[in-house]
Amino acid sequence: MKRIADSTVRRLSMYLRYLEDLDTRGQQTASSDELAHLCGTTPAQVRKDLSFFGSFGKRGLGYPVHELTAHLREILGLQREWKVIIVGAGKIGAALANYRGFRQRGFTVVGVYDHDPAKVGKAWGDATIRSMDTLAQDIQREEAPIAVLAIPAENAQAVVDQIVAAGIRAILNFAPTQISVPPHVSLKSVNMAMELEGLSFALTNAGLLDQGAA
Amino acid sequence: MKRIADSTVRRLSMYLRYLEDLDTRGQQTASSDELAHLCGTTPAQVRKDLSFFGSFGKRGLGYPVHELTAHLREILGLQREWKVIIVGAGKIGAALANYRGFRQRGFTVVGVYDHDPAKVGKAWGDATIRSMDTLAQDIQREEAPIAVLAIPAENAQAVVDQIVAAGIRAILNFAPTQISVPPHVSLKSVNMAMELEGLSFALTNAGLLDQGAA
DNA sequence: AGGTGTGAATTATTTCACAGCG
DNA sequence: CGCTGTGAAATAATTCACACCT
Repeated sequence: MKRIADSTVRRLSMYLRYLEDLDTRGQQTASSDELAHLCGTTPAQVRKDLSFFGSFGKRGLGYPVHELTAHLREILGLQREWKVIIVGAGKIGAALANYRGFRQRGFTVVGVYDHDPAKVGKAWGDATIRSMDTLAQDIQREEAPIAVLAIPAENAQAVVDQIVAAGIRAILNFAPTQISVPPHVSLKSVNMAMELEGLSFALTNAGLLDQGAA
Repeated sequence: MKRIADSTVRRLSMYLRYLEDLDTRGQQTASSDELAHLCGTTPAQVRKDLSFFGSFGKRGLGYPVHELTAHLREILGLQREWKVIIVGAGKIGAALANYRGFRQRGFTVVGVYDHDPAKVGKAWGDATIRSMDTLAQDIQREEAPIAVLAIPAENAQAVVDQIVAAGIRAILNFAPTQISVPPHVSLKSVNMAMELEGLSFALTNAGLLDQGAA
């Protein structure tokens, strides 16, 4: 089977979001054209993306909304619950721990960790902040495969090494630094300063950029 | 002049971060090889990226760290201060308003807005939360070119239309929805649920992805 | 008619490889 | 030498265009 590009997966995720909307509203079918408009892409792109995984559409009609929603959930692995731990109980950690979008999509926060002794033990939303000392054993006991990193850049790689050793399988990194993981661990990084700098560049060199959208 | 790809700009931003580190430590020069290692890319990529903007390196030696840092800051438009407003005083807005990374890079938060009357008037870090009613006139008065959107998906497009009409020039969107802007406005979106779904896909279809890194 | 599925063409991005300078 | 700068080659991603189904 062909390898799937990261950009394709992001679009699948977006298709899913809008298909769920349409499904809720009771719409039966959606054409690649309609989906493309909703998601800000092109009909050809929609069809190509979906065709990597099967033939879900009906010619002359479009895609069956409810069915395709289910297919996409399965493709993205969202039929199950994913246990997530959050490392770092600062402002960003707080925002993420309470982010409804996570729970809605089947991501359950099973633990929040901080190395600051003053924070450990404090109740925090549903969870209690735990010490980093128990992080490794918790990952193994809870079998949480995903970690969200919301800590300063300095300690990021050290913490990553620690949780990788403990068996984590995927990391969503908010620390503004390059981190490296062994090939069996998936990594995605979100860097807010970098995004703002991208806007700064766009404003400074108007017209030099590839496009103004994202 | 050639158009610059978004991926290139992100890498420039990363080069800058590490060059600043090296500069602080007093390192005089850095080779494309060293920079590539730090940033998780390839030497050829580093040289190509930089070559779009000039010939900054010395053959046989590498790039002068301090000088290149200054060049990159200029290229990215970071020699000046950028005024930023934050729309949405929820958890995410709070995290962003206090994010040191913004200030460090010359982005100053000049206002935080929320449409919830219960929140308006409350002091919040340096700023006081203001009403959305004054948003448009404030954008014009303060001449803030950048808005960070940290509001629910539902109202996102309406708020965008409002601030675009008020003259905003760039938007960093955290609302989990597709928004559209006229071509003269730059837009970047960060969607945390989408990132997690990308990890879910990677975990579910191990080996099907293009690569495990980001 | 209307809209999918897909090979082929196009365009974008990355990597190679090497001439040439310090 | 060592390392940059850069055309040329390779690879990847997107768009086209049309055969084909319902």
